[in-house]
Amino acid sequence: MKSADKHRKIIRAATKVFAKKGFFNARISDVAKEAKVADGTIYLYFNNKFDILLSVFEQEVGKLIEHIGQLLEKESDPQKKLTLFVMLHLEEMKKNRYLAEVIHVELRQTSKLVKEYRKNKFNEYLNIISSIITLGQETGVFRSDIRPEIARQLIFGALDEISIFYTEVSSQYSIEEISSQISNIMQTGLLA
Amino acid sequence: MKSADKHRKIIRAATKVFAKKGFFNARISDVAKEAKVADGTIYLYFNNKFDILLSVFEQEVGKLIEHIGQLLEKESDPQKKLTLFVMLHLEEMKKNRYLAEVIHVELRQTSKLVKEYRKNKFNEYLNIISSIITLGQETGVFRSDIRPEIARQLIFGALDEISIFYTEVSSQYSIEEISSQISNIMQTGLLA
Amino acid sequence: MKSADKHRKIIRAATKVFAKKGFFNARISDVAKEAKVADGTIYLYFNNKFDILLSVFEQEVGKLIEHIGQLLEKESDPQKKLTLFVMLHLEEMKKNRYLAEVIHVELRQTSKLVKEYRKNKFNEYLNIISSIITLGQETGVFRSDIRPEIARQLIFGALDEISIFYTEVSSQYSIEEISSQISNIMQTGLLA
Amino acid sequence: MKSADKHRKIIRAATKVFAKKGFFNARISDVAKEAKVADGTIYLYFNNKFDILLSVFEQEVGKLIEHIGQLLEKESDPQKKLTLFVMLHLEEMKKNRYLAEVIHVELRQTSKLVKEYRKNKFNEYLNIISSIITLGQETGVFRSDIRPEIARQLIFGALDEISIFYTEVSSQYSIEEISSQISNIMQTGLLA
DNA sequence: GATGAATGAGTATTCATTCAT
DNA sequence: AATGAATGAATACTCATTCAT
Repeated sequence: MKSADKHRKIIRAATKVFAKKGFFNARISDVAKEAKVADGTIYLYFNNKFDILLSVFEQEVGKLIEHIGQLLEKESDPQKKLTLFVMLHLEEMKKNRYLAEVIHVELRQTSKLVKEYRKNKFNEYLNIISSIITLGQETGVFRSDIRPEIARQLIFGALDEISIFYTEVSSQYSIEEISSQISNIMQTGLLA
Repeated sequence: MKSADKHRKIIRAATKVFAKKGFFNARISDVAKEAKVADGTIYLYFNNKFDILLSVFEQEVGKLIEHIGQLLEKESDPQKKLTLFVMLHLEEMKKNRYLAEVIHVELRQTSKLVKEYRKNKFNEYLNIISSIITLGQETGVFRSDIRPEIARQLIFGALDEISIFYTEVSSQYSIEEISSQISNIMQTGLLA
Repeated sequence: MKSADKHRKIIRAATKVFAKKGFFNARISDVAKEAKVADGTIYLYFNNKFDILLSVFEQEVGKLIEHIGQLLEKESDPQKKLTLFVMLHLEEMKKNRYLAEVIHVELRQTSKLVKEYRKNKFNEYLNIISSIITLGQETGVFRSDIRPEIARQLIFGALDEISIFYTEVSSQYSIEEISSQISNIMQTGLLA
Repeated sequence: MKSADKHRKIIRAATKVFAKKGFFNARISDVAKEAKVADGTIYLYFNNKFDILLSVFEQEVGKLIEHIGQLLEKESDPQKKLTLFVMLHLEEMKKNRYLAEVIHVELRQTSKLVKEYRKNKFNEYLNIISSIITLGQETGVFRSDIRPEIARQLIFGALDEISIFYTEVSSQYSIEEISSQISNIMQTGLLA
């Protein structure tokens, strides 16, 4: 039986290889070698190279949604919820640096190729953000003149850029400090 | 000059083709056809395919820096400077949608491949942002506990994500409204 | 016996699959599925893919030789014998259309690859024809200036081409009419 | 400019390679090497491997039709016309043995794959035969109870089989003798 | 300078065959 | 004996790059 275990192993290997070389520069044989399977084995689990990339998003972003979603439920205050989300996202990206790079680089490629995709799994992730904004607006904590979709896009863009920048200059700043700065800028602004 | 003219023509064509198909899916012959030159001609002006992409950044981002830099000089108030930068960036990205897409998608690929690159021409662009922050901190307008590099990255990430999102849902919001929302969030925060 | 039974089942399946897709386009897994066995099982009965094709000829042509040989024995007149052979060959090819196609298409491929092969089992079949010619010459019914080997090849070529053509336009002509026309041309000629 | 000369050179090479190894066993690089061009060059002239095979038929059979057609025009007697056709076909197949093998083996594969194909260029060739039969029937030389399409198929099958058999045992019989025997069987029959 | 035909290295994918269960 | 997941060799085709004209 084709094991779910091997499926995961290949996804994991692909995430690493795609992060290091980029999707287009990565060879199937690189992924196979990293996963310690034969080239042909990959095609027992995936239709083609691109399907592997889509599955990376599907599976890894799915796990993100579940994990972060659960932790956010415990918090009801919108302001604290947003601060928590920022913290969790950066934490997860730090833990899974390969995924961070694949999201940062390949997700954008992919979005172009599969216009609908981003509107599926990844959109679900982005909607965690907009729902926090909406909640805050409903409870009067956040300004009601801000468009949740714009804020969502803005926050994701900021976080994504930071998550890569952060890993590149990782020793300088603690994750708490960066999270705090981002939340501060977003919530109370830059003004003195 | 004839030569510089053709150089620009190829850059322009490449920007369009790379934006539409992505760097890896674009063929040299696509660029050649778009620029209305023979395939071989391209190699009289560029060393290889990747060199074209680097030149796109070099030239187009160079023009951005010059253009936006000049306009920013006329403004001395840091707060207004930042608001103006946000506005100008979005405006330019709207005018040159192909460049916006290439920056959004290919710049990230490229950054990985040429680690030093971003520290050159594009870094110069990003530093426009951090210098505004620093100026604001020096004049006491902006909080001094914000790291200019973090703010820079955050602002670019937000703007870049919005500039693509904006063009996808372009009819809904005016550029002024979006600019205003971004500046608001950044400067006075989300809080009511 | 269980084993010989499965051997036959695979041959039968292979004949059908090879006829439909052609030997090179057919996959072992196609044959396995058609025979309702696992891919690996096939290798318990055959050495490799090509061996299956050879076995198709070996077994199916063997059955032909036996069947047609027996019926021909009952007839002693060379002229009637030849007429009967034409009829029987077309009849068998009509009954087993898959075999007809495999002989028509794959036998020729195979003959090239295994030069000696045709001189074995299939040659035996062809020699049924030449022996009828020789008999006819000995009894003075057929002209003695005809080379039996040439006549043999000519008759097989004609029959084989007709047997495929026949199935493609099957509704138009009855098998008796076609047999009669062929025997007529061969024996009394086209002349009025 | 893509030269017609190189197109022909590749066709010629492919005919030889396909004849020797068979279409499926032949590699594009074999054809390229035989034609003394690079692998990629082949794709400047043909869409894919199969397209080369179709072009072989298209071009070589086209030449056959033209050549044989011209010579047949000079003869008006149906009986002599048929005898001449048999002779010319065998002569051409002897001259271009590679084509003979490709027709003998690959045409049958191909007919299966491209049902309509045979009804185009090759059908035109086969119709030379049936038109001779029809002519003979109209002038009362040939029996009117013979179906031209059946006779056509029969004659082609016979000739094709003989043309391969002939080259395999070439030293034994002269082409005139074989032609004469075939024409004899076809026209005056086997009967003494 | 300009061209575009020619090159050939590079790789995703297939599928006959094997072998642990 | 039977299975079917795993293997990895094999190859059609692409496309960046070159160079003779």
